[in-house]
Amino acid sequence: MHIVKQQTKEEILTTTIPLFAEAGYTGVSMRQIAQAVGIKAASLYHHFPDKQALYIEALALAFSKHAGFMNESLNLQLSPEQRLNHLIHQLCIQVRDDNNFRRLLQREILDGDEKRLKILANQIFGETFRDMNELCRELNLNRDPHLMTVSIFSLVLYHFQITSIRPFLPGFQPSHNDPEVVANHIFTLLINGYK
Amino acid sequence: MHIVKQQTKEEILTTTIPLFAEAGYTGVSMRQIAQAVGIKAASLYHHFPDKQALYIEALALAFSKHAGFMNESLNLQLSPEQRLNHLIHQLCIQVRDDNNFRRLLQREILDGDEKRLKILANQIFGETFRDMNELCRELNLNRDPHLMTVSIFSLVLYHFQITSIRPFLPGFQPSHNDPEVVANHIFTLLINGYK
DNA sequence: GCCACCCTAACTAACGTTAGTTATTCTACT
DNA sequence: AGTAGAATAACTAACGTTAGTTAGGGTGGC
Repeated sequence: MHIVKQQTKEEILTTTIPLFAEAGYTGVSMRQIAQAVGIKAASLYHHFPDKQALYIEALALAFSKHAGFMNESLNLQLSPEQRLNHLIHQLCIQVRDDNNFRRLLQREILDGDEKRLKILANQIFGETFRDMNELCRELNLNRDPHLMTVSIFSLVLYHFQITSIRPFLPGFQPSHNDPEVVANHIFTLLINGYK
Repeated sequence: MHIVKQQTKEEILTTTIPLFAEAGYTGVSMRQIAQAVGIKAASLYHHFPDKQALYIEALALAFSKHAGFMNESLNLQLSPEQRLNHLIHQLCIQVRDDNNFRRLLQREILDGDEKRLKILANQIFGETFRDMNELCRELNLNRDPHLMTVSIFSLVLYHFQITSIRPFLPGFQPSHNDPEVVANHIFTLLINGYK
């Protein structure tokens, strides 16, 4: 049996994810990756044909954990509003906690070519996005579901994506980094508007 | 008089902005910049001490145009709600039209060091953010103005920042790229909630 | 004649990648 | 069961290229 001797390969990927998240594709060299793993740069080519392949596999691994990250919320036996509330809370927690996911996503949106963006849209967000469209339809018929879904994602993701600069903006308070506080703000905003 | 002698320097900067916006700091070489301008790489060092200085000056120029980009809306003689509406429309149009601004902002949020982020927060967004906090206070006393301001920015900026991937998400329609359509969606969402 | 401007040429460092080698582990046949 | 041979995984050394940067020389306008 050839179960899998790919222990090193996985270690390379998990080690590489935070590096790419931090500095981006061109900002990380094969030698840096190798050093972080504890081997020489040339040895990386035993596991991956080239840098791009390594990057893409690292991406896939980093994103895969979030593939169905809210289906749980959406399939609960609750009212649509309660499901929305649960989902926003979950999303806030997950997005806040996974720096790598957040940064890699942002980098892909900036630099990803059409092929990679399609994979991201279909395999990672596709199902969730569709479910959220459905939820939006259940909540209200007069609003474009796509725009609503984008808005919900925007409110959560952007808030945490600008975590690095928010402390310097007027009115900042440490509680604004608390997923609970943010989620409540967003949910009530969606329900009532700013009133 | 040595008033306008810096014609080439400005040309370098304006030529460089879209390059950095497209490929990022490490993604653009001095030779590429030089070629785009029409000179040799070495000549760039007559105008800038090093690549970093060139980048920072290009950033400053790209952002400066948006420094007070909505004070107009905020100082109009209208009701708070009408001012908000006007502001969202203006913001949508500007953000949609200036690819470079959008991308450079996203890159700075990802890669900017504390010093650069502070400059961005204070000199570019500071005044506007403060005014928006004020507007939020006028609209409603029970909601955290900082969170509200962040949410408004999120709804507009994120929508257009993910323009590259939105076409691949379920329910997309070309009209979702129309600033007018998006602005109306966001404004009514803020006013009424999803209802 | 100076000074702003651009050039050619070159440097060092780092890049991604390949070649060739060695030790270790797995597999298979007698 | 023991051993030949393949596969695995790491290494050193070096490839050709490109990066940012520097030195020094030429030219045209005040």
